[in-house]
Amino acid sequence: MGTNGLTSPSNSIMMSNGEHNNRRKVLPPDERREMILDAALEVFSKGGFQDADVDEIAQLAQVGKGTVYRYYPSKRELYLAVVERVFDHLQARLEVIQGQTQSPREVLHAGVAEHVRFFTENPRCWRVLVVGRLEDRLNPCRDTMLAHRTLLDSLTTLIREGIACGDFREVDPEYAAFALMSTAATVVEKHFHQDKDTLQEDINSALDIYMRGIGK
Amino acid sequence: MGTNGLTSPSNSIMMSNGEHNNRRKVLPPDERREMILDAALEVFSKGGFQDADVDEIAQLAQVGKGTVYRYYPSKRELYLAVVERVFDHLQARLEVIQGQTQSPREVLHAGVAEHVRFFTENPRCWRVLVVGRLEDRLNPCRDTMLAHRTLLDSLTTLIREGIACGDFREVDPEYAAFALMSTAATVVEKHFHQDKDTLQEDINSALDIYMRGIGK
Amino acid sequence: MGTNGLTSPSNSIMMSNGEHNNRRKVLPPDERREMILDAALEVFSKGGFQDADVDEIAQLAQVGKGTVYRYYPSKRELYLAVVERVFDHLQARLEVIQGQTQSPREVLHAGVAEHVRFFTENPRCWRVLVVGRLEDRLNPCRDTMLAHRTLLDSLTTLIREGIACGDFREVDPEYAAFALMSTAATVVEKHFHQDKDTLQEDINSALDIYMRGIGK
Amino acid sequence: MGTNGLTSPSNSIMMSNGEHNNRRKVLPPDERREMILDAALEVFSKGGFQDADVDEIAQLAQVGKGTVYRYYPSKRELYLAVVERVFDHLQARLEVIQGQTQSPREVLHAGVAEHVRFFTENPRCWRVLVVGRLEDRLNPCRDTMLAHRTLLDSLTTLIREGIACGDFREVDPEYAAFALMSTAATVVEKHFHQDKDTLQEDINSALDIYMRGIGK
DNA sequence: AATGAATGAGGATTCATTCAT
DNA sequence: GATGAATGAATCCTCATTCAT
Repeated sequence: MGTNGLTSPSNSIMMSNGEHNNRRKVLPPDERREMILDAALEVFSKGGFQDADVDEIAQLAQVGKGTVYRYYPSKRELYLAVVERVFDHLQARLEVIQGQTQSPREVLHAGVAEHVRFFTENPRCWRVLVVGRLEDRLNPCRDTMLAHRTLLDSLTTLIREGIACGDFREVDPEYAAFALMSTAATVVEKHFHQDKDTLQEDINSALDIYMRGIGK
Repeated sequence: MGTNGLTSPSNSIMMSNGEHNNRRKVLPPDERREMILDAALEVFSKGGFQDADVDEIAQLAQVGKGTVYRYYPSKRELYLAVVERVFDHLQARLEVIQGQTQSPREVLHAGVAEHVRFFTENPRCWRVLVVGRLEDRLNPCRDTMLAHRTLLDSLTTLIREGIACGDFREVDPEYAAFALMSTAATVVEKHFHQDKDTLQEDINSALDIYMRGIGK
Repeated sequence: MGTNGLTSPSNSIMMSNGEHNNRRKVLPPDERREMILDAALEVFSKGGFQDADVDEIAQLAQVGKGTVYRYYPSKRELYLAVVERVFDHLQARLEVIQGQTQSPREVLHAGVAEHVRFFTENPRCWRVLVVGRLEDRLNPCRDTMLAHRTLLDSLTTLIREGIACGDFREVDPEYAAFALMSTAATVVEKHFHQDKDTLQEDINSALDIYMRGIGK
Repeated sequence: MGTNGLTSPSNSIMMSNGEHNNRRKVLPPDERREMILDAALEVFSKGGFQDADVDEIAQLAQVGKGTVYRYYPSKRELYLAVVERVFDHLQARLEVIQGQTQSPREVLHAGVAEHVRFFTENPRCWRVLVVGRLEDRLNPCRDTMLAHRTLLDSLTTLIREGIACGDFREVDPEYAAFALMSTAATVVEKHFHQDKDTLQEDINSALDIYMRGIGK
């Protein structure tokens, strides 16, 4: 966590050593790249791709605008990098789940819960992905799609396994996967649109319906 | 249908009589307004609000750019008018259903089917709404939101009735409505992303899961 | 007065006969032209030539925009017509003076007083002329200039006579005329920029200095 | 002088070295700002604020349009900066006078002469100020007004002193100041509208009348 | 390598003028 | 003759990208 800027705000904003901080910073390239990605996540998540201002990203990342372009050839590439990173983080958390639990039904349940938790903990990630999916729909054949597909595919596989082992009914696995993603999305959205925090209940309630729907 | 430009592309693009077509056209205002809305639907559906170019809309509508502004005070208002019109058409088709059928379960089933059919028949409508809903998520408190809420509310009511009359289990009606919208969306999306046309099966398959999920 | 719209607001706004007034009015062309000029004076005086909106003029004149163009070939011509009309009215009032009094000194005094009175009574006239003179300065060789010159010439002649008959010193008549115009303008400006009404005193005070300056 | 672009037209329009001139220029920011101000003075002086085209200013300044906006946030701000600069230059020249001479009568005389000389030497300055003052009259409460007031106030003070020390009669100082400004303006105008150069005579002739008018 | 000033294509909006009714 | 809807040239401003330092 910490340095990935996903669950904690970037801490590189404060630099407390005695030097003037308007002197050109000497940072390892990776750290720079990270700061840019963090800033980009923040800015893209506010108003989507079009609204985002490269200037603002640069300022937030505390680098020159030219530097942004040294690391990413265009605003769009930067955007895709942000989306990709979010997916990577999500995937990482899901893989932990997948490694720990046994039955497909349990994996599914835990996976969705983790998925929902990840996004409710990182609203900015949710927002870039919302946009990302939008852009996919409007201009399909985008790289973003790839990430979605990956996620979807592993879900499909999982459900297929669930059917095989008798956990689930004979539903269309691909469709069921799609529906599960929707279900998760629905919970996240609900969470952001309401005042009181009933996250766990919502997850249970949603999965209750879903599981009953595909369960035997 | 036909002239409303929703299910059939505007056929006024071709004008085969021998007259010059850069002469000022004389059309009834309603027809003009319609052409503008059609063109706007087309253009907005391609790349969302920001990407759309008023010039392109005007050209497609075969009117001067100034004319667009005579009918709608700004690009944004035009956009909202497009979204509103799409919702009106959808609502109209749903009301027909609602008037015809009896039990909440039947209404729900038929309504979702109609919903899905409407959007798969009118991909551009789907696309503007996708954008609309996503723009809402990024900048909430938009008028678009209102239309969504209306739809959602009537669904919620319907489900509440279904619970009352014993059609459905004691689920959270609001959440169930949300989930149903997601389910429908999922089917539409699936339809656009795959090659073979299995629309009716998909609807059935989706509703099967959903109904089982909330059914008794 | 009355119908010229200079000292009294146009009274054609109210039409009290029993007919619907959204029926196309049948007015003698002269009256129409007058209404347009009145409206134009009002609108041009508010923000100058550039700021004025032909639409607004048409609306105020209660005619269609096309009608404005039937009477005046362009916005600019309309503007010049307005300026010209103001000058005509001014000239008319000055000629009355000139016909009544005897000595150049007296004519001058009375003329300036009348000049000042005319503009303080008709602020909109003052404002179009202010603009008119501006435009002259920026784009000389304008027709407006002609009106100014006419006024100036008669002043010059008057002063020349005054010198001849011993009323005034041997000053440069043309310059003295120019200076008198400035003096008058100064008083008008002062009147519009201050609260209390000391018009007559101001006229006297200004002429006192001026007369002393050119007097023997 | 020289480089301030006030008394000599910018000579950077011609660049005779062999390099391509559509390559990005590297100039000290101050010089750039100066070129923009110079170009703006030129363009604004031609047709006033409204007529001026930012594109034209940019071209004349040999910078990109965006560069203009980097230095001044809007066309209006640029305009005000131009007006302000003109006033600053005028004030600077007047302060030299004020420091050198003794009696109010002498200061007045020398000041007006300098004032007139400044503007006859810098016709474009005169023209922007003419516009500025007139725009003030049409839309008062503008910043430009401030500069005028400053000038007027110091004149008023001066005349008050002149009265106190017996140089002038007991005239209304504020009015006398106003009148002096008009007088000076009159001379400048006359200079621009006539062929032969009789500037010094005109100044003398004008001040002769004015001084006699307010003198004892 | 990092910077940020410079650039100019692009886009929303206005409004004088035209012209079919 | 009168009308006002239609038009599109004109214009301000933004912002992704480049490049000299």
